[in-house]
Amino acid sequence: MIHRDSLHGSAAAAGLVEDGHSPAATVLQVALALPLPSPFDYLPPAGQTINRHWIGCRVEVPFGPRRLIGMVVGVSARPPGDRRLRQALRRIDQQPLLPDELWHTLHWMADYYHAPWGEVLALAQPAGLRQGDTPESPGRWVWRRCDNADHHAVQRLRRGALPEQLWQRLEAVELDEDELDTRLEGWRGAARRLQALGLVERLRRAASSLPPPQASAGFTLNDEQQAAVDAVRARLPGAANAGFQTFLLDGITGSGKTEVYLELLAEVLASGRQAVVLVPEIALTPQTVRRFRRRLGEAVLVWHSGLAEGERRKTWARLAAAEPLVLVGTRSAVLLPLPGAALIVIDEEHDGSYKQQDGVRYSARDLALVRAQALGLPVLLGSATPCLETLAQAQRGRYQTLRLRTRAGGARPPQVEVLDVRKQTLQEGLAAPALAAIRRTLEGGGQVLVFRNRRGYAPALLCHDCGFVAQCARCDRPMTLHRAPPRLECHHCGAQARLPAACPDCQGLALQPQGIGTERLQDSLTQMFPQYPVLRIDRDSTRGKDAVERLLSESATRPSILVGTQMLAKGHDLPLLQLVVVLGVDDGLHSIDFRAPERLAQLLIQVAGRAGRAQRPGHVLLQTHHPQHPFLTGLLSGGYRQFAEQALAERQALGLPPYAHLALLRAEAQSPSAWREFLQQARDQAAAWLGQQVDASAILPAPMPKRAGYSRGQLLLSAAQRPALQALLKRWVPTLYDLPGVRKVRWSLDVDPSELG
DNA sequence: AGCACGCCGACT
DNA sequence: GTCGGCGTGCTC
Repeated sequence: MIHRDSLHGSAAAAGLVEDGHSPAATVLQVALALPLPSPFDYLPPAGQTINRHWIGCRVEVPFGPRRLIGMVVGVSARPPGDRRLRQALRRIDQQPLLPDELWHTLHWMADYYHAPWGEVLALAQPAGLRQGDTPESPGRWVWRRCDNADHHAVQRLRRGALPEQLWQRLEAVELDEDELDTRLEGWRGAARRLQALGLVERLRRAASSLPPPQASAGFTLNDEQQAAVDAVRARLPGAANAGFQTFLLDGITGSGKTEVYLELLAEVLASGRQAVVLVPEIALTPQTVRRFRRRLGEAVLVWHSGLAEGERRKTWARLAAAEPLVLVGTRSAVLLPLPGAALIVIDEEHDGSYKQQDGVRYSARDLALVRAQALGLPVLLGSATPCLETLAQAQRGRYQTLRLRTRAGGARPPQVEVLDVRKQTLQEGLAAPALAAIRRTLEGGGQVLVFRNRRGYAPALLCHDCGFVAQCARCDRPMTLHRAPPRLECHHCGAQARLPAACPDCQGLALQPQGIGTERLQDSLTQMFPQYPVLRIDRDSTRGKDAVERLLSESATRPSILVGTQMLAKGHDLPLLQLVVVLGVDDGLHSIDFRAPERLAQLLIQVAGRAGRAQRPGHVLLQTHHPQHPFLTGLLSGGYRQFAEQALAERQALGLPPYAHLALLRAEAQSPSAWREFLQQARDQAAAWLGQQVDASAILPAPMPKRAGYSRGQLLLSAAQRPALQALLKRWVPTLYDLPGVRKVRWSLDVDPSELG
């Protein structure tokens, strides 16, 4: 997690213009969306003169044989060196495309993640803008009757046909296109007809002023919630004590964090300002959006990777025009223009999906803090299981902690129990006491969740005669057996293969599924409990829109069994859920990644929290072969809090984050020798700067040494102080582009990696 | 990233 | 004899 000191340092480095006193700028510095470290210099288009107001504007430039759109990131007086410069083709914007604060944040981002500025700038623009389109002007299109409409033409319209219907609707009013979309299907063609006849016209109007949200919809906050709202409210723009402050809303599952958000968001809208709510990828369900809309009305917009380009542009333009809106979105929503922002919320702040895992590997959570600071706003991090970095900051007093300790509706916390399965006969992965508990719960009218974080039928296919395991040739990992339809699938690269009829090695017929996945659990539970519905919730069973909801509503009101992966760990209300059985806990106990215990603890707490949301207390069974494992005993006796304390102490002792700062250089290539060579050159390059302040690891294969046909390796840098690491990276990373071995590898730098894999 | 230039195999 | 494989080099 980034903290304030480092921000100030970097903000100072954001001097974009070469020198304010240069008499006459003649050169444009243009950032292009290319994996190249520095901007390119151009002369202005013919007959135009340059001044500082070009900065932030897009230009079209010749680039080799191509024409590209780039952004002017600086202007300078003289071309550096004696190279002959080419001329930019045209200036696209007359004023900066992005609001000031976003511009500076993106600059900070390029600086901090050591990514090409052009790539970072491209991330903040919808595709159309990247290709040079003019942004939609703020406002909306409306249609209305022409003043001088020809009445004969009107009379010739066929009665009841669409053009005539539209004509009637436009009597004495103008209608905006969004309204027409909902009210009259096929209106567009009709409007064109009428327009051609000179009867109606299309006009641009100022941005719609949305109806203000309903006053609190009858929900009363409890004391803790109210205290949280008050604390944040005191920092909102307009308040006496307004300004940047990070709040940690540390609320157990079911304690009503969302109500706190909604209360604050309603206020933000009422004051005519904007807010962003970041949610994890899987949390942005129709159910979530409906909940926000119910309370906040039409001013709620969404943002996620599945959005159509048209929607994207519209939303971008409305935000850029400072319309009062609440934006609920996933990771990339943190890069939207927010000129009227009053509040940023990050729900489930510990969630791994806030870290981008390719391209510019940014942390949306960290960027949200950077933006909040730049905008002078409060930022609210919500979680029942805050990540260790966050807890460390809270302990140091950098974040203000707001606690929610009561479950809404008087529900009691679930009872968690470790179920020792050593020497027990397992029936399809389930121990007898677990099966008995499932039966009891169903017979008592409750719902059961069997949690297993592996989709498919079985994690491997094994030959019982010779030990052969079906592997993915491109990843060297066992392929997962699926039954519907029958196939082998590699969960790392997506490769699929037919099921072999006999063992490819020994021709034997003893191939058998090894281990248990959700598909298999569903099969066997259906057989064991034929009188109850058994539903499966995982990526395979929930293709298509609203599928999760559809499945859940099928079983929500009756005794049933849910089998699922982490998709089920959050979001949905399951009022009948009384028992959670967790399988595969042991898998998580032995991972080599230093963050694995934290991830597992968070997952277990989240899953456990699904049980007993209503009146009856929930029950959680953790099946394990390691009942005495300190991780489990600790989590059980002291909860997440105590786990976190222990884990932080360990991290400190081992010199790991948040007590150290990491950067990971990854490289992959067809052959291991290529990445070894590249990483060795990179390491040599850094050698002079390594020592007391920054350490470099050995060059090692990645934890997953082969993936999708590529051999992979990595080099880890670590430093006790962030500035030391940053200083090294600043000098080092630009040299990597020119290493002799660079052409033979795909490489990337990950600052603050969330996984070392 | 693209795109050109540049040297070695199977085809009209 | 050519079309085309992708190695490598460059783009202000």
